Amino acid sequence: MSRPAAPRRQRADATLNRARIVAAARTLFAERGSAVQLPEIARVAGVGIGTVYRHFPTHADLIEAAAEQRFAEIEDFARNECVLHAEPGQALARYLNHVGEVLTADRGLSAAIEAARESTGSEPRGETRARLETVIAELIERDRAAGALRDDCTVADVYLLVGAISATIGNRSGDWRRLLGIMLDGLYPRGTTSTAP
Amino acid sequence: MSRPAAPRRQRADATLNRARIVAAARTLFAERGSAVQLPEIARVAGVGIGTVYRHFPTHADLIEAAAEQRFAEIEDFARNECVLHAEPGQALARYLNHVGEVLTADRGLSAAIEAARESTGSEPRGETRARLETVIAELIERDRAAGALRDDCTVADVYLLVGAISATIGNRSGDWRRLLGIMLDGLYPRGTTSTAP
DNA sequence: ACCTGAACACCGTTCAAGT
DNA sequence: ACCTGAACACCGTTCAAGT
Repeated sequence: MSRPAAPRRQRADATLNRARIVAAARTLFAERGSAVQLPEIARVAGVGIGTVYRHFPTHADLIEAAAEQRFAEIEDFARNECVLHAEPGQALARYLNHVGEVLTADRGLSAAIEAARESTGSEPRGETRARLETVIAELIERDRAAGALRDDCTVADVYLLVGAISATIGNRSGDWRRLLGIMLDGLYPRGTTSTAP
Repeated sequence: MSRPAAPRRQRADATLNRARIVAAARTLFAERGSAVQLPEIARVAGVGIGTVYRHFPTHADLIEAAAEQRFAEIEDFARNECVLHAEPGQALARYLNHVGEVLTADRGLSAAIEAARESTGSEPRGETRARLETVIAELIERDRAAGALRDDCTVADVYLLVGAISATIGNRSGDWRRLLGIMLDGLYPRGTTSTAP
């Protein structure tokens, strides 16, 4: 799945172990947030603790790897649902709504998003992230062209809003849909935003 | 300062120690966030670790105690600056702006705010918090009466927005003023919001 | 009543030994 | 080249002994 043709050849068991670790991390993070103990992940994955550290030197690396597939899924949704099937001028609104739903379902994703914001600019890596950024820019362009979205909206703004939604979902209590509603009213001057399901 | 007339009499050294601990926690939390180690706080306060635990059984208790004065200061600002001297219809906007500035200056306050949201409803304690809530309701009432604020804005909304600002400030990178600007545009339909200093 | 800090428990991380 | 898990370091928390 991930890394179809890795630049450096790995031993077969190494690739397998890596996949097992990521799989275990994904389910555990999703269920109980990114604070799960590494020993537990190792146990579920069926490998030694040292192996986890060999593949993912820092905790953030593992979180990122576990989140990568979700990012890809989100990008997919953006390309298909938002760009193609969303009501005119409502592509970004639909996107933000979807991100909120994914964040609700996967408790570990918030940490990945926050971590991603910290490393912005320092390292150019993250091909998935780069592609996602392109789609977001496209959504903005479309809604702006439709005359619905405010003129000064940038990709950075979208990250800002996603971060806010993410934090609200993380801290329990406080419904993120209401927050998104207010923010969308700020983004779309015309007031045509209907978030109602 | 805090607890002018405590219900239960304490021994003199106990009260003194408590004050020392809170003072140490306040400066350390403000400088380096709420993740400072308890042993360090105890050392700076000049007391044993056990004493810290005696006064503040859980970490959240200490955070709350350290933040209480800030909450009182914020309430003061709301009563004086916002209610009295703010431009008509801009009381809440001024309030949110100020909260953001305080949060920027005191890195430990975010944790207190998040903790406060979690305990909402469970325990009625927090006289300071109750008074703050009253003022916020007043700010909302005023701006709404001036026809500037949207009709459905509640106190819970304000907590929601403060939480979002708090989280944005916490995760570095990503300017909270921009976020607040968008949210304010969502709150004030007329578009008269000038956050510019 | 209250303070103290050594002692305990726990978790993250490393690294020598093994395959 | 990679895996393993015992060993180390660290930090939060408790509690028996002291005042």
